[in-house]
Amino acid sequence: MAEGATKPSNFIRTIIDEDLKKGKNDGRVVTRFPPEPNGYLHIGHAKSICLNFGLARDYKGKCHLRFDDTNPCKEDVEYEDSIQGDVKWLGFDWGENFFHASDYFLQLYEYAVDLIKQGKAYVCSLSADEMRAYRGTLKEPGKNSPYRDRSVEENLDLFERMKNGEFEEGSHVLRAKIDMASPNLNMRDPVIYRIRKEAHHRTGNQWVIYPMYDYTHCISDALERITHSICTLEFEDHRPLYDWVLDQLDVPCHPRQIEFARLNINYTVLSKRRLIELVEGGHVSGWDDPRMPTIVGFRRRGYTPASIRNFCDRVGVAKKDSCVDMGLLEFCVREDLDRSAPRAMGVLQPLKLVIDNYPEGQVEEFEVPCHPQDPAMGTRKIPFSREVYIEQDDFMEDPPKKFFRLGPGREVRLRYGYIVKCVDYVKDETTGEIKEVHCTYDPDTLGAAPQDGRKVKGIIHWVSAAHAVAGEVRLYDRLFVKEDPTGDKSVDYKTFLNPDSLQVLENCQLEPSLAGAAPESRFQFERLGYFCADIKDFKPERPVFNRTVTLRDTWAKIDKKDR
RNA sequence: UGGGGCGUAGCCAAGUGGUAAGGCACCGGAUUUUGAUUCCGGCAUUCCCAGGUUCGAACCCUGGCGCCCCAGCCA
Repeated sequence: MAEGATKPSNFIRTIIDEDLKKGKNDGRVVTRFPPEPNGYLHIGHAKSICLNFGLARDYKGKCHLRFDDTNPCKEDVEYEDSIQGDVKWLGFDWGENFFHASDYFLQLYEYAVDLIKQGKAYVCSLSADEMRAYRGTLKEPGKNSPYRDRSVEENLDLFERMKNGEFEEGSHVLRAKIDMASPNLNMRDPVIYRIRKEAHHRTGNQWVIYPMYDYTHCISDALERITHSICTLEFEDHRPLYDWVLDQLDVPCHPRQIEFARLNINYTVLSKRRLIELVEGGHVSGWDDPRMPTIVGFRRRGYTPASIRNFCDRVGVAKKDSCVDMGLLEFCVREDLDRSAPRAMGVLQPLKLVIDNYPEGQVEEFEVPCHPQDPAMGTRKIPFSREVYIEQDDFMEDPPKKFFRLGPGREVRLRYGYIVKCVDYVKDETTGEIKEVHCTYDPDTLGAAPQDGRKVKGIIHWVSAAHAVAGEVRLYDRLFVKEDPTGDKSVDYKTFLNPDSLQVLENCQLEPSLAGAAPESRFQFERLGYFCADIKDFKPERPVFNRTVTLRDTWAKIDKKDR
């Protein structure tokens, strides 16, 4: 839980508290995170992970990791590896409790035989199209399948032959015999087994029939003695089926399914289907593109596990459809990085500043703190000389009164260095570009206020030109320009992709210590934001940093307001 | 009335009959060699609407309205 935050209270904890009070489940609390290994995890999954593992932690229970691998057509080990890596990176540990729904294929099969023997399941030989027609509609009841009354013996024989591979895909399915007139479509004799002649990534060619989600999930939960099976709202309609299956069978226990609202965040999309589309359509560089709301994307962007956990704690758990402000996520990273990231100076858009009265060839070394509030982070040395780079934005030819950086005749402090005064500047008259700024420095102002008591409010960052390391910095902005890119179903959400979501700056000037940064290490570049050494592309001879998030920028706000 | 769910501030969200927590955002103000951080202060006379019950209602009742989900041999 976040420092200072109130004790989490939500309807799921209330339910668990009540169950505990009633003595249910012998006081155990066991949850599970059940991803299908068919894609990468995104921040919506992080909410579920934090919820399930968080509950297990707080109630001294367990949280299982179980791959819901019942569809061999879509699943792969590649995804299993990335999912496990993501959950661990987020800081959670399933210990011994690592499972696969495919571990239960044999038991699931035996339970299905049991259902058939009880006359509660039958082999249906309708085609997919016919079955759809028989299902009825939202307002009209369905019709019984002509195969609904096959004898137990025939069903047993047919189901075994399905298992033995005697039939083609699509020719038969096993259905639960419930109620074709149910107003809940999930109860209209749902399919529980289908034929798929495809190798499964774990069981190979051992099976040609595969159980469906509704049938598999509840039994898997029961076999693992899960107490609270937490899923998202769209499964609420499936709960009667979840309960029905367990009620028919001799299973170890009957877990309680609880549904909560999935996470939505503005200016992005959070559905597996759309994320795949962005990757395959080349709109981003991959699943780990720092603009992606995937766990690997956030990681590469520079987000910390703690910041994502805090975010998930802060958004809460409820049943209301909601859309969380991206600003909250940004707040959470800044909060974490502010205390954990060492400071450094880097100039993104360099402008040369020459100190006319500083001795040519002289070099000083300033020993400066790595963190202004945390002495334990130590100090580092930064070289200073006659020519330095400053940010283009920190000089204005004709600055407004509220701008307290550099301008003709104005004074500013070079962070951790001297106060300099602008005496001249060089401008390309054809392009209007400022080529160079000339200053004089006040030698008495190193680590001290001016003798005469004059106030110099502005402080700017800089890097010694002769010692700077050139590097690449990637600036990221929101992926979509629209708050709710999928809100209007008649317009393709990709229409709202932000064309400026990535800006690559190839000629940044960084303080020398940054060349020694470890890939994936994070820094605050003073006055700019938090930056992370790219895990793939960073090289000491060519540093590459990704901007995680900017610092809060009050000036930008004032400036915008005044225009 | 096909069924299931949900409506508390700009965005999240507690609250479960005793007089609206908290966070983000926003607006002040203090400190600051990062226009950062930190710190203080402000920010719902009212809980989708309308009636009703009650000494007392966001919570209970009735009737509306609005939004989301469901017709895969996906999960």
